[in-house]
Amino acid sequence: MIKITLPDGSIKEYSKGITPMDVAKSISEGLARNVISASFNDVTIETTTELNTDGSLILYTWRDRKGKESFWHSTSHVMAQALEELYPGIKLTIGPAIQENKGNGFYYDVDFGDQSISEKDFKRIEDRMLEIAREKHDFKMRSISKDDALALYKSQGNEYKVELIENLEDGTITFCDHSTFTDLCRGGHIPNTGIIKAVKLLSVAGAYWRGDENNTQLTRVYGISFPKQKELKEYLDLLEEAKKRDHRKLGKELELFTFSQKVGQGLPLWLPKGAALRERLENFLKQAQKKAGYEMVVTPHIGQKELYVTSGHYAKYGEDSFQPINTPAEGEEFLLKPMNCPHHCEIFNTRPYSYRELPKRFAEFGTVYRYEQSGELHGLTRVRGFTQDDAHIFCTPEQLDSEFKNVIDLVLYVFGSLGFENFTAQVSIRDPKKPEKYIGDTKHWELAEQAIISAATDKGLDFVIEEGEAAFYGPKLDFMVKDALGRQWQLGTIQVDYNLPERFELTYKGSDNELHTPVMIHRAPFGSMERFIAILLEHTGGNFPLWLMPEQVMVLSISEKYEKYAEKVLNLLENNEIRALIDNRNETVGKKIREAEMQKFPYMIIVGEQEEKEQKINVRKHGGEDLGMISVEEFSEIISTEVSKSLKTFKEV
RNA sequence: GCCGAUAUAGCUCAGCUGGCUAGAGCAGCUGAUUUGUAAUCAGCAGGUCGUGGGUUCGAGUCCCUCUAUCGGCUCCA
Repeated sequence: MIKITLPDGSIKEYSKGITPMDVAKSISEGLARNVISASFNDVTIETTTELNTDGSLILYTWRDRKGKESFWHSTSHVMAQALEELYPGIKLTIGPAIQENKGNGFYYDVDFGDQSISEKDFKRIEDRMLEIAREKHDFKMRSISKDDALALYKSQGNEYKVELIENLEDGTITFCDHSTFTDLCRGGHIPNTGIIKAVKLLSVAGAYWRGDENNTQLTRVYGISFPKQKELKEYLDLLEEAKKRDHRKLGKELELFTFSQKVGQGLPLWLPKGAALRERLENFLKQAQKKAGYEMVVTPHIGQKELYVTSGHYAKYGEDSFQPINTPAEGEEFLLKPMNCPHHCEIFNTRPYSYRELPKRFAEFGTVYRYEQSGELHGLTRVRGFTQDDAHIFCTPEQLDSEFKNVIDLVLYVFGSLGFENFTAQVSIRDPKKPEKYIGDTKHWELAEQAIISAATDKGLDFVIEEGEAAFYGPKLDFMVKDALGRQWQLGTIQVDYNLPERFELTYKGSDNELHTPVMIHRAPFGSMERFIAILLEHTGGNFPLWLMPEQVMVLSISEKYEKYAEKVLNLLENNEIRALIDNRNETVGKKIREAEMQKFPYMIIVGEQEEKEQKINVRKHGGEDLGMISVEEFSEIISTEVSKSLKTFKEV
């Protein structure tokens, strides 16, 4: 007998060789019908895997992410079978479910050789997949010796599978069979193909073998599947909904920004309304930064090549960035600034400092230019010219911890005020296996990484550590937020840097009367104005917090007769510091309201006969809530409480 | 940069296998209408069909170049 621990903590005894499916049956018929996958001692197994030792068992259904992953992974086997039938001679590589933090569904990376596939072919592949599904083939795992496995794939000329198998240990290799199809596979399948009821292929893309751009590029086919047709429809509807919150669409509708083929890719043009929005965000941060002891500086958009040779940016990015700007003078070269730090280092360098004067905090909304690969550009989230809400703090090593924590507070204040609650804190450290990617000595790196981890821990941040994600000059604490489609973007960032101060020979006089090198913190709570506004748009759908709206209220008169009164209301609102816009055009009220809704004014005020008589206003909130007839004073009260609710004040530092 | 797709009026789109002066809705303009919570009526105007080239008697439609955009991969100071 073996002891099986279930997720609720209960322990049951079963005879050796029992399968997860049997366990499910012993619990309830309903569970047995729905269980599609299982894990035993944290290893994903089949529902038919025989259990021979004590251990803890979790049964998964479609409701569990793990269940979905088995479902999708199994579907990728079915797709692989369909592809092999329809495109004889292709070479299969890997076909996993998509990782939870990256989305839903599955993909298969395939070497199509001379053949090609495009979206036009999806229909017949889907049809074949559904046919296979309906035949209800069981997924069966079997062990195979390394030699036999290699022999099989060598005979097929599939160098990818051969490479995979060569990296596996003999005795651990398994194949999965269903129908006429066999694939090298670690396991984690649903019982049979029959429960796959709905399949949709989504896109084809290029993907490098093993994620290395020096390798062959394979064709990746993305798809999704569901146990019910209805769920597929709901999923596709969800994608449609997400498209409505796409910042590129909203940016166009709300007239915030645009791009021009003539100006060039990745170079956003900010329209008046977008510029006004940016200004509000900038003022908001400037105010908080002033309280936190920052001083604004301004630096030019270009700098001598030598500046970036000193900082190390030239050696690292020189080839892959905008090329030097030459002048009529012989040998003179300037670069568009890709970062503000070198300039700020030179600002620090203008005069000697005493330790008593530190920290120095220089802030600038600095526009930088980076030559991003053309295929990487994406709306406002990845551009070639953007404005960082940058600042650099120069402090003593003793001050580092408290300064770092203050910056965390600032970032959390910014995120809190704009309603970003679902962010991930990520400590990005260096990849110890690739020292050539980083500058500076190991000791400094260790100090910097330690400083970040301990500050984040003390602050109670729930963070993940990502190796290899550090900047070349230092580790970072990044704040990641998802867009409408669930893609993660880095917004706020705080970086600790021992290297640039050394390279720029920055010093301060310590209490020991000796010169010391300060530590530098790079930080940007928004990250960049462009990306921040993009994500803000996708999160709010354009319904910004009240204090961010260029105009918080649209005043509509139901007819010309009441225009005078509408103007009076407008004046009253302005006296109460409420930003309002009036619309007296001769259109029907319904049409005006529709327009105001489109422009996403948080409040609409409608005035007519009744309102004028009672000297009140009819207030309607965006989305339809009717606040009825109230006075302008009552309305200002509502607005001010709403603003103070979303915009807490930043604590005195 | 790579793989796949897309580019028609200010916006959203139609234009099938190449064939009359390229269409619609919304927005715009003109006039009428004066209306209480998402669409009042009539008329007008608006397009080198992303760019350059080619095939053809004939190209929005087929082929190539370039540019830009979208979905991914790689990259992301």
